[in-house]
Amino acid sequence: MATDTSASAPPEHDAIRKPKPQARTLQRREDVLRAAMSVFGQRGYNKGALVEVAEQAGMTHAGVLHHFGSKEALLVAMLQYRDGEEAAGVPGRAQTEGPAFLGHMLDTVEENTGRPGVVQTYTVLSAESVTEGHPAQGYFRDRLDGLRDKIAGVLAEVTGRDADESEVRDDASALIALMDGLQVQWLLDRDAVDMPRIVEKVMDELVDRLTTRHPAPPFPRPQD
Amino acid sequence: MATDTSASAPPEHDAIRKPKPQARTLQRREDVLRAAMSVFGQRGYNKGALVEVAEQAGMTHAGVLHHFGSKEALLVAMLQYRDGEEAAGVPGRAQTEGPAFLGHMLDTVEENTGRPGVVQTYTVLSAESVTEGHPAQGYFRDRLDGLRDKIAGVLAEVTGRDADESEVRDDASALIALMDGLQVQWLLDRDAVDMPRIVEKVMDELVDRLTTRHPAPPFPRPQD
DNA sequence: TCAAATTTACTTATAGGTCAGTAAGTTGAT
DNA sequence: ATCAACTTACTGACCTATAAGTAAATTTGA
Repeated sequence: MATDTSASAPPEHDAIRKPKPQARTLQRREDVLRAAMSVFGQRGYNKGALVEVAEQAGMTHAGVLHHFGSKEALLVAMLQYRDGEEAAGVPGRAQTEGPAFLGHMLDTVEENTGRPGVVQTYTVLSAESVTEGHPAQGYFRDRLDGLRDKIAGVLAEVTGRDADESEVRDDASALIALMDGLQVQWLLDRDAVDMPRIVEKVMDELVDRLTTRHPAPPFPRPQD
Repeated sequence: MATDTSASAPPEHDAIRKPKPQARTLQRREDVLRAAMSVFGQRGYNKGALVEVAEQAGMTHAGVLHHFGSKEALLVAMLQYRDGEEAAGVPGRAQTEGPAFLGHMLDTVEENTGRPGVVQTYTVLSAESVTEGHPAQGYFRDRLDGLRDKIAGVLAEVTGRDADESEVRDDASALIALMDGLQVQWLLDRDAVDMPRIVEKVMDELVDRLTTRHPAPPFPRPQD
């Protein structure tokens, strides 16, 4: 929250050569954030201890508190950092357009297969966030909401439907749910599910169905 | 509040009375288990405190420990109790056959809409269980595995396919993932998703596809 | 030398588990 | 039927970790 970074204006020549105190600080903060991802991912937020985060970042837990103020603030910072990192990972980044976005999602699923830590961080924290007064509740609510909008939009664009159609929105929700749900199964048993294969197939079917049965849903819904 | 046990003097020589003191004990244990479901559901296992469980069951935390030995054992007992309860809720119960099972699943989704507590208990604990050394890990692994088998079997039966086909198994995994994933979204925002509607539609599509394209998958997979 | 970074040393909570004791049964021999 | 011997179901007090947060001292770097 409070961007207490009242620090001086960042010197534009902050090359890698001269590690100014603040340049170095940024690196340390990042170390802490990475450590937080690892610890909160492996243990969850509640059980994850600041001492362990600190250790992995090479300092004491008081040092971590110095940088982030509180455990809660650290979690929030970590979540934002993770978003930024994810966005930065993609070349075209930002808002990938149309079908490319679906492809990008699939790529992510494939990549995730090689980094259970990241998957676990997301899975554990998102589920934990539904508990009473969890600090990440707003974050995940917003994230899911935004993702749903985004996917519905892309789906509409790809299939020539309207993003407001309940069928399209339902499919967006379903796609997100599928990916999240698969992660839990996969984390509990890596060999039990082939995430990329399943997601790809579902995406194909879904786009196909939406495209083929163009204007209206195929069956009348008695209840509604 | 505590020792109201002295109240109704149990008629010792009155025929079909519960012979053992365990009759009452069983009830108390059940109280504790229900309390555990509520507390662990709302706070998760790690943050859920024994004192709170105890309070809700009308005893002290030492009393809870007397019955269950440890917090971990309590969780395991709770999970088993939950299974038993769920099974008991269904009349025909045990192994519902064929298409009836899919209907039963859908009914459950519909019922769940009215009891967020139960949904939350499952959602939070299953995700939490993927963390290092979590006591419920085995439980959820087994549960998901069994459910996958069951659904694959039912799907095979309904559509005339083989339960060993990877497509059928994938669909079983996907269906479970869908339901679990939707729960997270729903718990974070009740109005964001209509769980029963989505699950019903997906089930329909899924059965339809599996039935229509009978023997073999429709398209050759270039990469594999 | 000044300020930020970081440590050391505490404080304050919380929480699981142990333990001795007690009240209310239960059982068995007389 | 009664009473001693024993068991069960607890409670209250206590112990021990663990963990977050704070304050003051110390180091480090420009």
